Amino acid sequence: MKGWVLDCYADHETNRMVTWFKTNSGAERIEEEFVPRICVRAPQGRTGKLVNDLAMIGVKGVSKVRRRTGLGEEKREVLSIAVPDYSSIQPLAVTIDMWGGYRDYLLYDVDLRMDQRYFTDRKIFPMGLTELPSLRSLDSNLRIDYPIPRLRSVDLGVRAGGGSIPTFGDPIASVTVDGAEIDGPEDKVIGELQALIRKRDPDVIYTRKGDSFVLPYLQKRAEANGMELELGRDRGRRTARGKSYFTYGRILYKPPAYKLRGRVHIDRETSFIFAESGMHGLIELSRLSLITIQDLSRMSPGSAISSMQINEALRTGHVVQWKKNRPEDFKTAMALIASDRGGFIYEPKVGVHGGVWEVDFFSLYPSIMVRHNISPETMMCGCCPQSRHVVPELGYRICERRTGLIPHVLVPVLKRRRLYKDLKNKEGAKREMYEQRSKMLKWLLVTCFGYTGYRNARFGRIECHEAINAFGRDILVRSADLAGKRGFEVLHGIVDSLWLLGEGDIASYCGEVTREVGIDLQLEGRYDWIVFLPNISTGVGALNRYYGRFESGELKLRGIALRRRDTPVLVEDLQRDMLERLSEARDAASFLAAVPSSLDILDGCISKLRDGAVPVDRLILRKRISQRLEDYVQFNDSVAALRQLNDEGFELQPGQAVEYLILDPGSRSSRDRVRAAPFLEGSERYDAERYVDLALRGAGELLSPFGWAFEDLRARDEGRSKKGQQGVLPAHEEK
DNA sequence: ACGGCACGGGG
DNA sequence: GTGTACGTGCCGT
Repeated sequence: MKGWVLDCYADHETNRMVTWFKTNSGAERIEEEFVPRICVRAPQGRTGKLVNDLAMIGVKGVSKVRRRTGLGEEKREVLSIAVPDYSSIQPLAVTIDMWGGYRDYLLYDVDLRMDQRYFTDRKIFPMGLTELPSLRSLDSNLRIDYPIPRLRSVDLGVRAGGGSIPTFGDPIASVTVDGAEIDGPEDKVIGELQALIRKRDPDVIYTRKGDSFVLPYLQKRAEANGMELELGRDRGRRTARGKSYFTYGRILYKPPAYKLRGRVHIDRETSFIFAESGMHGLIELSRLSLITIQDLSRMSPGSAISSMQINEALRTGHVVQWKKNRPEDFKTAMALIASDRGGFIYEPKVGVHGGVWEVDFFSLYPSIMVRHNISPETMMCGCCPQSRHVVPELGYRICERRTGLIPHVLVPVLKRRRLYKDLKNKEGAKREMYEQRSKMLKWLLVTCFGYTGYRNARFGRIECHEAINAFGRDILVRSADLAGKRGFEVLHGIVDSLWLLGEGDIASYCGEVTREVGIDLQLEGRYDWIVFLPNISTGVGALNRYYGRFESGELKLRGIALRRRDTPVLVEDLQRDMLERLSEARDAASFLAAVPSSLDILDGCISKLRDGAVPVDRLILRKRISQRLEDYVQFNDSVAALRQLNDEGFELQPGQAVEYLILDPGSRSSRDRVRAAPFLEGSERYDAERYVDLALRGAGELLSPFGWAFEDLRARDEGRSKKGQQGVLPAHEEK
């Protein structure tokens, strides 16, 4: 028999590892003993004492092994300690650390994931085809065309009866399985759901908000009815605590995970990886990172790449330091200024441009890491003080003798992404699959760069981050120079992309840069026209706000309201409709000619608003909150909405979003000012002028280079509505 | 005028 | 098991 590794977890009661395999007939569960180990490096002459002390507290299974305790270091002797009790790993490590005065004993392999240890030891991997029950791998995790199981899945949803915001106290109104509704008395609904899941025996249960609501709610309702509901193949579940955390420069909220046993619960809304790259992206990454799809679906690509680095280190004879914190090397003030700059940005030329080329480097930063061998241990290594491989501007020398850990991890990822990109253009039926995989790998590559500069990253080092940026700037500047020499005008450039105007041979230019720089410069496309938008206060080109129409008819939009999460549907649609009108133009001149007709769309939108004819769900504003209600010092719309929710007993965590309709923006009263979305009845009187203002801003954002900035549009609107009041030109009859 | 606050990326 | 730094714009005081 054979099967694919579907799920794996440590059973802390039996201290055994449980692995679930997806087989052609269903699923198989294999449980076996596995003893994790931690390692300690004691100072010269103190190993004996440590061994004795360990024996004193009854620790058995201590042996001496040879491992690399740092990246790029030779193997040395360390103590390896078996920890048969899974829950004792951390406490034992803490005890040993204490014995060494938190200083003398260096601890390794303490905070590794249990499944990762197990997979590494057994040489199997998630979603890898495995012979059963021998656990012999029939697969290799670097294969490209690997066999994939047909996973059975159901989509599970639930509706709660009761108030405007569902709570765990409300009875179930209905449950949906793949769209089919089950309703009736609550105990009957729960019973039918249980029977259906048993009968269908899915491998995957998809939900929306399953971690934060659907599954814990169903669980609670079953308990309230004195029933048991078991959605997994095995009893029990794996939960964690929810928490707010700081990432991407903002606070996010992660609800507690509700993981099933023997089955995979994927929360479509919570899972970044699933949402971005689907099941194929998840499977691809699962195989590469040794993290099961259920766990991986709740992680960021950054954790996945970090995990891959750990795997690579383990594979090459390293032990992984417990509390990693490599301090930055000393730098002079001058060096700090020179090194602390990010990617290079050319100032975009504001306005519309016709016939523009866009060229992008293929995964620029990861390619730099590979080509220039950038890794924590290769940067200013001890073995090549005379290295001729030097970072531009900074002068850091890079190892010439050994390839670093990071490039080792990245090479296959880059290779795979390139292959998948090519394959998806060829193979019809598998196109979607290859696209999902390549999308996931792109994310993996992007976050890998971020991690080099992340102070908590295990294999991060700020000098790597600086070096990558320095190489990147150098490459972009050289590429722009080469473009100039070929008669192209550089309209804009940012990090890894250039926008060029001119009739030179673009393919030949890309080829030249690729040879010169050693990293692929690819033609992204040719724009019929592209608009670079100005900074609203200075009028200078804004760095990352533009929109354009490719020859294919496809639009590329960056940084405008339409792309922002806090934009109401009304403004999103307004911008989209205006862009659709503008995109009928095929060159810069006809674009300019189309501008007035795009204003008609704005006028139509404004009329509807003033007529009170816009449904409130198109007017809802959504904002993420970064702190708890009591911590806000400034009263604004979001705070007003938060207060309303709070008054009704609902508390939002930092990282969650509030949604609300604006009723009276000037009001000091939360109740009058906004209405929180859950309390909307649909008949509310929204503040039309506030939304007209938002519409004018949305339109002005697109048209400011063409004489129609927000203020101009407002003046125009005032003129028009005055006439409208006189009955000469009623705004709503304009269309 | 100035501080508080939220958003972006890629496709 | 969480990429940083920063530009940008709006709003409230």
